[in-house]
Amino acid sequence: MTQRSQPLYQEIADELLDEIRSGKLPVGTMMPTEMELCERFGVSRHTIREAIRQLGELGLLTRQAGLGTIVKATEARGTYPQSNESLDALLRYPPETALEVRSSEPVTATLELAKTLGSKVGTEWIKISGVRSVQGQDKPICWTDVYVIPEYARVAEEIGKEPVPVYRVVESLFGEQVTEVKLDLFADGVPESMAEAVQVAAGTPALVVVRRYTGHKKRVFEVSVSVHPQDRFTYSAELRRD
Amino acid sequence: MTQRSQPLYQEIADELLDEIRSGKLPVGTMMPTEMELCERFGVSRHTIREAIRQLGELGLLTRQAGLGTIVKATEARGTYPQSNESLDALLRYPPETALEVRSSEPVTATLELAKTLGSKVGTEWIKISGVRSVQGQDKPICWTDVYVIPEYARVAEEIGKEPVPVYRVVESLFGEQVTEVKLDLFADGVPESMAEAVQVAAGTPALVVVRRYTGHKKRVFEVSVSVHPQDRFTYSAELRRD
DNA sequence: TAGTGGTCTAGACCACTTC
DNA sequence: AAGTGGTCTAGACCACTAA
Repeated sequence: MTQRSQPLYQEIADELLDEIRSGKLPVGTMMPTEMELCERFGVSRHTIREAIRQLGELGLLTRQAGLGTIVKATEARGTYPQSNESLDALLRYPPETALEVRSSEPVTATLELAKTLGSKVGTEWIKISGVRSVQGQDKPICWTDVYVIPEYARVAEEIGKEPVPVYRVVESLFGEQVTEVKLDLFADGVPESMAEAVQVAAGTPALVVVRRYTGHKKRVFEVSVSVHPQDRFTYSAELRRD
Repeated sequence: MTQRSQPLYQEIADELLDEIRSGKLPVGTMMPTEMELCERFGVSRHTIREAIRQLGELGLLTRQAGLGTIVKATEARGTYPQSNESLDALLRYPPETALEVRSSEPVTATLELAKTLGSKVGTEWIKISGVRSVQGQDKPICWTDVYVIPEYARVAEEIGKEPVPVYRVVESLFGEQVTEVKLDLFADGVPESMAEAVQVAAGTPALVVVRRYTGHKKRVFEVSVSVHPQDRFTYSAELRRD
């Protein structure tokens, strides 16, 4: 018996995913039946179903009793964790937005900040502020405050060089890996302090997007707070049930 | 053996959800263990795990081996656009809020309305307006304009009787079935016309949520536009990569 | 050490689709 | 009638947590 660092169904899901991505199981075709997969992998039906469920949750498959399982898409994460496509899809930023850093400084979480960040009062953070713009547009789409843990302070010097999200920079610089992103969206007025930078009057309605990035060991290593003035940004999501 | 119209694990999930929402299983407390639930409902562990999985997909629970299951929330968090399963769960367990209907009338789509609804100019819709409230709270969480196709006009008389979303009423009245939901979220000021009803000053920042429901034959049968004044509502979403 | 949830097996019956 | 996925049972062993 080979040693396993992950569940059997996960390994099977990975293997099936490879076959879908490589075109061995093309989009639009039928997957092997559960019984065929049971025999092929030498496991019970329950294990196969769990593996298939994993792929189903990614939206790669649709299933119907009496009919079978159909491959619907190839968009997926690989065995080696570097595909952030699904996260990028969630974040919905056009790929060519750039963050122009205005300031960078250490801060200590007050009660209010701690509440926003989901951390404890007194926690140390590096606060990096700036405006994010789409190339070719005069007005920025948002003011962003990015909070990272102190050991990642160096990102401040690196972001802005490339038009990619900050968490991407953290991932590549420090080998951090995003395992979870939590989003909160709500309305607020544009604060006086940001008004000039985003070229609107203070108090103008704004969409505030808070993103909490969780990495190894359930540690939140980055939180970003983006304030989008009215008419600059719409968050879109799409949910299917086939 | 009693006749079942739905799977056992669904019925169990329904019952557990009731207990969470009613406060019988308060947020922050431990759920009964799997074995306890097995004995209580007289089913196998697999069935209990399937029921608990349903609630977990709504973000109501967190689980940890060796520790137990903790109740985290009474209402489903927002959705993330990756999972078919969670759309099912969300459509199955919508948030419990009641709509108090203020008006109901046929309208013809102007250019602006057509843009919002994603329909053509001149299309006929039934517009149902009202305020939506959570039981026990004094101020409503939003003003909502619901647009349904003319043949579903009758929903106007039925909604408000039960604390369920409008699409639910449409589903049960007309046998329509939601296959896809598109969401748009953006910021705007509260219009003069709604200010009094939602008890804020006109121009107050608000989160606007537009939901487009697609049913059979890719037909959009309902669009809802909800205007949530500042501090009344936060949209949450979550994406995991395990 | 006892108990939890996580994984896995080896069966079974069902509603549904296709032939 | 045969085969599919959907549901369900009754076991088992594991890693992890808490006392």
